[in-house]
Amino acid sequence: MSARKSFANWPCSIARTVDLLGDAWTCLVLREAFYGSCRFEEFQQGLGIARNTLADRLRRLVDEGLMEKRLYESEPPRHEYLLTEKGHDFFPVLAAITRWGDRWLAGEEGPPIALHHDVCGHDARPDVVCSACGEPVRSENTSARIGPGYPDKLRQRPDVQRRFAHS
Amino acid sequence: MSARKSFANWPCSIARTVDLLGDAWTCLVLREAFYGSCRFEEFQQGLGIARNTLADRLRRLVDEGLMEKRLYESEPPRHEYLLTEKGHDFFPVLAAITRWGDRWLAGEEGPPIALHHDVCGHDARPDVVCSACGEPVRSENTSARIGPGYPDKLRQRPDVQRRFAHS
DNA sequence: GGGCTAAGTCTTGTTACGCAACTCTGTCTC
DNA sequence: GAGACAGAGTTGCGTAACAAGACTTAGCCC
Repeated sequence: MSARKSFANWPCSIARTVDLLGDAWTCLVLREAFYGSCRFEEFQQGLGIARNTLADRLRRLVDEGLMEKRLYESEPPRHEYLLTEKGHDFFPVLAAITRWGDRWLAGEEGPPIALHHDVCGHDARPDVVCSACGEPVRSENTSARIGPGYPDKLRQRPDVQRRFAHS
Repeated sequence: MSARKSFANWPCSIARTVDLLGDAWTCLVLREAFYGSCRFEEFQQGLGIARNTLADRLRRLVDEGLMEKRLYESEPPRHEYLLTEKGHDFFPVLAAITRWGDRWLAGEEGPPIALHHDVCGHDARPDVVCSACGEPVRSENTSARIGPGYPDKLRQRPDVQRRFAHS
């Protein structure tokens, strides 16, 4: 048995999200979509991904509602894959990943790709900030607390109490 | 052959990053570390991860410089795994993932875990914003352009030119 | 009817995951 | 000093997911 354990029902948004996307190709397929790819062949050639793997990832993204498959020409039948709102909303995550990679994995030459922010005309280094005060969210100034969606049963357990003692 | 293709040398920070972390457990091990776990047994019990898988992920994170393994007691020898600066800097990525998961995967009850921003005292919904102007970074208002670290050889290729034509 | 393109499926290997059992080292207890 | 115990892994094994590339299907073009 080696079916990857499912995290979909864990009381943790990170676990639920990586359960969907916790696979390198899925993120890269989304990246391609943000770059403007929409057809199967475009994804395949842009990424060099195996065709069956690509078919599988697209299917998953469609199933999960991040993309939709549309027939844009019926004779001959041709499909395109478009990001839904849910899919578009994932872009900030990729932006945050880009920022980290630019800082820690780029060589001397600098980042390979620049994100240009059309709003202000600058190249953007995406910052992750608090919606309330606008200050950066950092591990040192942020703490995890039990939220409204945390299951009551788990809430009582001593190990959970201990872990979130500061709440 | 099924060794996952390596993206480490792609001219793309997303690809390089998911090459390191593009695996569900790795992200969750980091999450545990941000929650305060540092010992092997803590990670193992907190996640319910198989011990060999955990050993492998911790080794990888140490190899890649996101965590360091420290002996904090020599009789008997006891180790702890601590986040390095590189590791701490990954927190915003998890915060961005949390925000997405909170929005799209949480049920009626709301998010299972709340991120509390100690700076301002509010629960934070992490926003990803442009470092230059402070406005949110969204797929619609952001475009990818070739950056300084993009290899010259690739830059000339017609498909690359086409893809980044708007640059 | 031969070739072309788009969009996949099929076959075949390999690998990595998950589990449980085992090891190793050094304490603590009786 | 024999045995139980804890921390931190490693080993062995079966299965499921992954990757590569060949093959298929469907319809157009000439």
